[in-house]
Amino acid sequence: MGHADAMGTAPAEGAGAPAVPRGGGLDAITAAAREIFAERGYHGTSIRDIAKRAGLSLSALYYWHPSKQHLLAALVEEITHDYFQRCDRALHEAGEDPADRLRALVRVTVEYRVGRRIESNIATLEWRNLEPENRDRLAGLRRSATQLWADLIADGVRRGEFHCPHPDDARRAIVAACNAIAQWYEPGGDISLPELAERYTQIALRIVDHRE
Amino acid sequence: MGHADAMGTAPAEGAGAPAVPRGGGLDAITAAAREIFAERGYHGTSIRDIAKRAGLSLSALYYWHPSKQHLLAALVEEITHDYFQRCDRALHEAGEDPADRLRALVRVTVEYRVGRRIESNIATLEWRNLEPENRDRLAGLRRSATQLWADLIADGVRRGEFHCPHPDDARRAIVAACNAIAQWYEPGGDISLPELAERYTQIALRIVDHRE
Amino acid sequence: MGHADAMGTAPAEGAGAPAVPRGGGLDAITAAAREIFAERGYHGTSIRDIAKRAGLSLSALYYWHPSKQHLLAALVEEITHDYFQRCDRALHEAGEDPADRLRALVRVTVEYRVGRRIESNIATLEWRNLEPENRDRLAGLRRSATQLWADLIADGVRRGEFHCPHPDDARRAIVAACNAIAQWYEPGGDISLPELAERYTQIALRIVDHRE
Amino acid sequence: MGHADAMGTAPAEGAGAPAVPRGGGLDAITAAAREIFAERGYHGTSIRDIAKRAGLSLSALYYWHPSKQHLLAALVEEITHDYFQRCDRALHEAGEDPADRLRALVRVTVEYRVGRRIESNIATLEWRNLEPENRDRLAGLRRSATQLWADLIADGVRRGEFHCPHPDDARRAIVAACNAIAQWYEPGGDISLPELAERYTQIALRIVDHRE
DNA sequence: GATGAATGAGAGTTCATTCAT
DNA sequence: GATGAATGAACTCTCATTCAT
Repeated sequence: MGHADAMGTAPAEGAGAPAVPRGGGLDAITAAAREIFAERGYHGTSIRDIAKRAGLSLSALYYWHPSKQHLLAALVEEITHDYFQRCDRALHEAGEDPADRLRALVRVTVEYRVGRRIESNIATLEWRNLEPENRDRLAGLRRSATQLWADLIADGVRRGEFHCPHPDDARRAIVAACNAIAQWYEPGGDISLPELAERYTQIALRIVDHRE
Repeated sequence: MGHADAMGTAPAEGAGAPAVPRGGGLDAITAAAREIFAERGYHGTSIRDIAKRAGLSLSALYYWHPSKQHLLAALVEEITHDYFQRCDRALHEAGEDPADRLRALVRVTVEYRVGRRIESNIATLEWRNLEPENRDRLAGLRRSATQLWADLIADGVRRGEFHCPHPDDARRAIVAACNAIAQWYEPGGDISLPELAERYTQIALRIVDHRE
Repeated sequence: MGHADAMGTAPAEGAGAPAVPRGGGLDAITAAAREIFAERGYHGTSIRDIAKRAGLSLSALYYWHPSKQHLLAALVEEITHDYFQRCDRALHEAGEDPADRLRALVRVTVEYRVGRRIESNIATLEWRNLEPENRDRLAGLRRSATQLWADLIADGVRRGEFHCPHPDDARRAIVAACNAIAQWYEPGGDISLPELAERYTQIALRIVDHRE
Repeated sequence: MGHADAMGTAPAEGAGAPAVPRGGGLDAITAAAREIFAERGYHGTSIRDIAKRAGLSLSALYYWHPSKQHLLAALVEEITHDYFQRCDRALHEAGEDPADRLRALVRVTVEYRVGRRIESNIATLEWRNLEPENRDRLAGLRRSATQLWADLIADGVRRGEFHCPHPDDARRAIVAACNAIAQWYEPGGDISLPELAERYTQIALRIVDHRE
């Protein structure tokens, strides 16, 4: 592993810099893979394309990652971790109130789907292209994220603030709605991110039938 | 193009029907392609795999379809048409009332996502693997389906039955929630199809903030 | 398998025929592989070289053999079978007398090492490059051939015709001497095959200390 | 060339000594190369494997040897020299009598094939993977070793002690038998080295038809 | 005396596709 | 209505090797 940790924060590429982020092969590769996997999907992407966009030779890629699959796994891992941590943090900052917690979770999710739109699509669409070993390793994290939503909604129902008769379906509906943003949202659109978060917060609250 | 027409003859198999072919070569190919595209995605599928599962030779496949891309396009076309027609029919059978119309559209969509689960996932996930020519040809149909939802909701708002402040987001949320069913639903689960449709109808009505 | 059987008798290529035996890809591939594996060894041989010498495309090779390893295994299998059968036949034609039987076995072995010199070297040198699965499958045949020698010598000792105190070492020495022929023998040399067989027969009889 | 001389410093490890290095980098590399070349053959071995087993970086290897081929050549050279010198020394210690001289040569050869079994196999099997330049350089030494046998046997025949009608074939048979030991001998077997040498001495004397 | 990062060539293998039958 | 044999391009991956440090 080891390598996987090195990723995470995308390189802070200055304006006017070359198309490819400098500062070491690994970052360039990670960035290139992210873009091309998102554009064409895992199987539609050739490792040559990635190397080319990274401005490196084909073999340099293999210096950092032992296989194409490992490259995907590292990418998905980073994304999944990052999303989960943001959720966790947001919930800690939110208070006890279920509505506030739901607002926090929707907001962080919408922000992620917009701000890390490309990554979101990778984690969603390429999940099935992970080999079982990698998928299993990450499945726990995924389940944990799901559980955050589930616990929150259950709490709201218990307290009599939410009135949805089928919490699981409510949860799935909210999450699906938020996730879908990454598919239709065009960066540079005319709708601001806070505004978008607010709209989906309202939708989520309606889905759980929130009454104060 | 001649071949494209052949798709129309695809078996209108009822929900729960076996995915295995019974007719001639074309049906076998279509069925096999459907399964394997769904399992592994377009680029993850080799035309040899399809032929093998269809129990035919590789060349037989080329008798029916001039290319792998054409096979995908035929599949997606059939699915998109089928879904749109069911929507259209359902709306004609529903009355004028926006809530009734929304119920009808949700119901038909949920039923489709469950009954033609595999096909739904293909149409959703493999859309991006259509070559521009094919994508353009089908884009109109897709837009029409979207328009059905949009018109219906706009009408509900105009009549004062729906109170959602952002009809586009409501629409996207509803559609995303329904579509997601195809991803998590396990055939043979403990929840009946009518029940599922009813739940999502309620969710949709809450999303548009329906008040009678 | 299936394919493996098709090999065996080298194509009867007429004088003036093209360098590569015609009459189907499999024969051409087999012949080419035989030559190049013998020249450069398994790992020193590229599958492209084989295809080139066979006058076929690289992929044609994969139509007949699923892998390079399979090609080697098929080759070694044919050779091992062929040699064993010749030994078996020769022993059936020889009488009961151990010396006669030893003569027969030496003769057939010398003839094989000379007549199928290339093949002999492949079976000997590339044995270790067989994957365990293939090696195990053929190991029985190899042991059977060894056993032919062992039984014969044991019989000679029992009858008091051979007087070697260490039959296993005698056997190994004889076999090693015969096998080595394939390494130094130059086709078109000045020593006839029957003469060579006769010489090695005498050597073998001396090794087992034959006294009439 | 400078590097080539470094070989001379290879550890003169006694029989049964561990194959694992203790000294500096060069010894580690030499030991690792010896093992892996023997296991998988020259072309089957990657220079990375060698470095890894030596516990060194890939580049360290290039500090000591300018190429993979040079590494092989150094190995084969050391082995060939060592064997020849032992033969030469043994013959000097033996007297004038051809039978004694044959005994000495067989003994030293058997001891070498057993005590430096791995090296013996490398020198035998990887000879063909030497580039012409290296092969030519070592060919003389090989011929000299052959000549030791040839002279000895010719002398025995001349003196009327050996009665083999075809001295060349006798020589080849003896050498082949001795060399083969390296292939079947299992270290730690139940037969002692002196005993083995004695057996092969007897076989050799029978092959040349020694009569006192 | 040794390393980490990189490279270009080539490895075995699979791909979608074709064509004569 | 279908097949067996073949192809060329592309695939993922490994190779021996280099070079700045």
